[in-house]
Amino acid sequence: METKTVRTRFAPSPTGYMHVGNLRTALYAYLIAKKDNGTFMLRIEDTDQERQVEGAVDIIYNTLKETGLIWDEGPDIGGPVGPYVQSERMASGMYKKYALELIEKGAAYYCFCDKVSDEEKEEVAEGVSISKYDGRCSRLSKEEIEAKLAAGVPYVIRQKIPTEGKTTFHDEIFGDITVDNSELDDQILIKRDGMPTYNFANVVDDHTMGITHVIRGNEYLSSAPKYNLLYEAFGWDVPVYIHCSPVMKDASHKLSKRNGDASYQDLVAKGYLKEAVMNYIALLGWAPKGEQEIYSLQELTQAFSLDGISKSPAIFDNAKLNYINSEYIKALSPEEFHEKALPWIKQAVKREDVDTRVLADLMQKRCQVLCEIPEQLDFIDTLPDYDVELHSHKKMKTSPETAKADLPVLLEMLEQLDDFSNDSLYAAVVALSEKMEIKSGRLLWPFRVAVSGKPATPGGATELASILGKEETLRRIRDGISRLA
RNA sequence: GGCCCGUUGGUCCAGCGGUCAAGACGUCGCCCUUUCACGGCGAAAACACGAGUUCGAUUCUCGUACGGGUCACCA
Repeated sequence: METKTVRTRFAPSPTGYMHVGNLRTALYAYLIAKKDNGTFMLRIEDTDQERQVEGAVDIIYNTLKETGLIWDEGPDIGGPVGPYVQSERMASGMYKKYALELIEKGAAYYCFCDKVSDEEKEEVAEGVSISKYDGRCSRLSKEEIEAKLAAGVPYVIRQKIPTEGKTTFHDEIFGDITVDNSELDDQILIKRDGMPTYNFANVVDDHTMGITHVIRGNEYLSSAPKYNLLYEAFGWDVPVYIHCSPVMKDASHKLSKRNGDASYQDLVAKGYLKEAVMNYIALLGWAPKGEQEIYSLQELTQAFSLDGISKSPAIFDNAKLNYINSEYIKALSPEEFHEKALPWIKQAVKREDVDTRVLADLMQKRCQVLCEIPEQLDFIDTLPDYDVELHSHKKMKTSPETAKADLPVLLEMLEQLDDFSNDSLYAAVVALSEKMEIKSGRLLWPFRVAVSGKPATPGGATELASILGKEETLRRIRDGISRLA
């Protein structure tokens, strides 16, 4: 049996942003190709004149490049089966040519009827009646057709679906699906403007471009039987179908840009690492064989397999994404993290005398998403207002009262201390507590509160004091003492 | 409404006739600790429902319920 090299494609229409579900489809198509050293191709489907969005193609290019889903053939780099943009393919008249071929074979026909009216569409939406084209034009005589054509009557070309029998198609994820042909509509292949419909262009392109595996969203599942009929009429081999269930926002709503749900760009802007996003979405709807969950794109091409793809929709879970992102953050070298965190640190910290490397080191284990950084560092520039009750901590056995008593002692000691490095500060506080015969926590807790004004901070009291410097530290402790007065 | 598809803890999912129903995230508890976090240990938590088939069903079949998709000269 002949085995063809795997060729997959990502075929978006340039109508807006890349949402997570789209990206996942692209990822899967890429992985399926690369797993078998196959070809991953990009094709732009712009047959809808009215829905083009400016800049959408660039977003597609950029996102794919950024995430490492590098295409082997595509509009910008060409390839053996180009062009890779449907409107350009259209220019050659190929779709029309194939449609005419179908007419000759009796699998399609000219239709001169009017468009479906809006009222009729609404009826379908309300479930009142079900409209299916009645196929009247398929019964026109040869003479009638020629007369209308000669008279320049506008037309579309429709697929002629058998009225009886059943059609079965196979999907790798869902198995065999059989439907009655009577359920299938005589769908339009060529629109009045001469452009092919998505469904027709898809079949013609996938075949002429040698696509072996079609990976797409499962909103196309119900039109798949019609595809088979088309392939059959042409006498072409049917590709392997892989329909992916959608990524959901909640149990009953798909993730969509329209609702303001996170797009890939949004996630990156919030401080998610692109590798983490890709890793997470790979896991949304696909399960690896073993226990490993963190995968580089490279590792994914090895680990990926069709039988791990699930049939049911997957709800996008931010908590899990956060976890995966934090794993990637922790895996970064201190230098890499500093570089990525710097813009976020600068948002909160304007002071020039603070070492951002020290701050970055403190933050690396304490943030899941980069956007959390500014809030955690907001006390560096200015001490926030705080309630003296912050001084109460039962494990440290502290309270506003103990703080009121201990802070002046601490202040006096610190005034004498010249070396404000963390080690020196810590040693000095511990020594003081020993001298006072109390636990170090009793000093460290009010110290941290006075210096930060927050219940939780990145780093302990002495780390913060060393970052703030002697002058600012003493100032904040004095401020703390006056708050307790 | 017709047709198609789906349904395992809160979430992602493993399972493919016999399991104490696995793991991860999240949640909670304990430990570690200069708060928080990190890290370590542990706990609670699921087979939508009803009939079959079978010695035995989460697993197979059929219904029901719920959810999704589709029924465009959109993709």
